[in-house]
Amino acid sequence: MSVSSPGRLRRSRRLSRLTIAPSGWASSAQSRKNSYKNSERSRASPRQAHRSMNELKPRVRFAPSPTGELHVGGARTALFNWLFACKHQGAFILRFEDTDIERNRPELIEPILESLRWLGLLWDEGPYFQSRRTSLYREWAEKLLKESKAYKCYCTPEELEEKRKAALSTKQKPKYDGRCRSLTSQEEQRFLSGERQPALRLKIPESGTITVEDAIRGKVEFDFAELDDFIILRSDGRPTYNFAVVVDDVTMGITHVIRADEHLNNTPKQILIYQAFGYPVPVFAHVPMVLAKDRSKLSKRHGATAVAEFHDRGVLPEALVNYLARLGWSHGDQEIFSTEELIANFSLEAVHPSAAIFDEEKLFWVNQHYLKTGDPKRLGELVRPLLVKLNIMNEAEAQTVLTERLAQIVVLFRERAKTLVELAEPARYLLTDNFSYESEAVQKFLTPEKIALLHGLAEAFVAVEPFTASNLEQAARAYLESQGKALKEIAQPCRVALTGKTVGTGLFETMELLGKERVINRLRRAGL
RNA sequence: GUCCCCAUCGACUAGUGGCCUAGGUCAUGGCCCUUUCAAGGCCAAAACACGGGUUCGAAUCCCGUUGGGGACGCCA
Repeated sequence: MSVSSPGRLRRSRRLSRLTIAPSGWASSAQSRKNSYKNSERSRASPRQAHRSMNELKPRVRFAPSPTGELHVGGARTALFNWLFACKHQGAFILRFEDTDIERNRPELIEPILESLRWLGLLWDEGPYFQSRRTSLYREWAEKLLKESKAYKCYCTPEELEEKRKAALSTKQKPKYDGRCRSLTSQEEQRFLSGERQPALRLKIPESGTITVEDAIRGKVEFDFAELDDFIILRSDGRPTYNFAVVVDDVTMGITHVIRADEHLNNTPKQILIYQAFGYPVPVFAHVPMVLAKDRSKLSKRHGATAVAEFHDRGVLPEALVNYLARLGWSHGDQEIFSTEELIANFSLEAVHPSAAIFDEEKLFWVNQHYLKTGDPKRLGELVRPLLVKLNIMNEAEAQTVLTERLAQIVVLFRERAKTLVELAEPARYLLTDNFSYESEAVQKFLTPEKIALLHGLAEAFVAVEPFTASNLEQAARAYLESQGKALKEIAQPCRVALTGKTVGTGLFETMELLGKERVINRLRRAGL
């Protein structure tokens, strides 16, 4: 299916849509192939050809350009596509828009694949690469040339650039003047014998309007006067973006084009290409942009923008998915959605049409929610690699920590952690002696009088067996009573002696997790 | 400059002509709980951009203004 001639496809379009329809979400989920190395060879299996007409399932695609990272805006577009496909048991296709050959490099592609996988946005087909389909585009473009729907343009980029500048300087809309649209055969001969390689331009109607039916925005009308005969094939034979998109969407049987708002202006051009080939247009849905706090386009200068960065900062994939879904989409007053709920309730009509600002605060709140409700063992295992990354212990040491122990830390600390990183940090004083004391805290709480009490407390704990929070509390209260002191008076000094900090979980829970040896040692050492 | 999109609390949004004295969530402030910090509970402050219509009635429909965003490439 990756190479079909226009004619062949035209005759069998309906059939070809059927033959590539997936066998349904549940079953295709198991057979997802995420290795892009083999994907160009993948074909629909013959048994899938037996679908009946009314069982037509939607086919959507996510088509990023390989930039080396998946942007949160792109991730949301991918998510909306994926949710739509899941909801309607359709197919979610991944395709890289790399007609610009420079961009076809594994190091620019692999990180995007990785982020999609991490988010759980697995694709049913692809990834496809435009750079590997150039002969297909050429074939399709030549068909338009033969039918006089396109023509050769010999203008050089320099000439065109000059005209564009001239137009802009006189405050005109820069448009191609159609110079090569009707060359005489003599002129054509002259160019043919010359050095210039022609580009191919699409002939567009002189007047009239074209209406885009958008699932999110309704009807949007464009005047042909706003458009010009745009290039579909560059002089070096590579297709331009708008042309490749349409050829791909047609050959891949895409039924719903769900993409970012910035493409709305390209849509009339693309519709013109559909019309030139005589194909029906898919449903378009232009999702609003994701903006930074200052309402400008989200970019590096605004801090973290890539999915991978949030992963590194200790954000859970389900939290990012939940947050991104709620950014521009809603279902009543509900804030927390499981993946199943997202799929069940998603609809393009419920996508809010205005641009949304990416708010890290709320993302972290959602993240904490999943931290608080997630399975402690699973979360504990996610913390393990962070022990090394945060320099708490070395690789070998990190491997020896029991899952149960990590799970305990998770349970104890997740109510005061917004990220996995924050969850891992207390492991420093819990699991090792390699931590520092906050000097301000030491100064304030470890006074001679308190230190004496802590030393006494240490000895009182020697007999505590088993070393549990409740036993410890009992022992501590008994000892303090004998000294005529209240727990309140030594709680903070004790915490500082044990953890180096003034904040943390319940004192006795902390002790239990620290273990008898560490507690007694640290109390005896207090003030030294 | 031209074209296109958008417009409810600081942020995400609910709202589809009367249920709105505009609801929820994040963030903010206060109180409670408390061995600290959180978490949790309660409360508060906080918005229909503006101007015209249409209508008995408008956040909701229409027009304009303003503001924000996007596009105008042999980039994608």
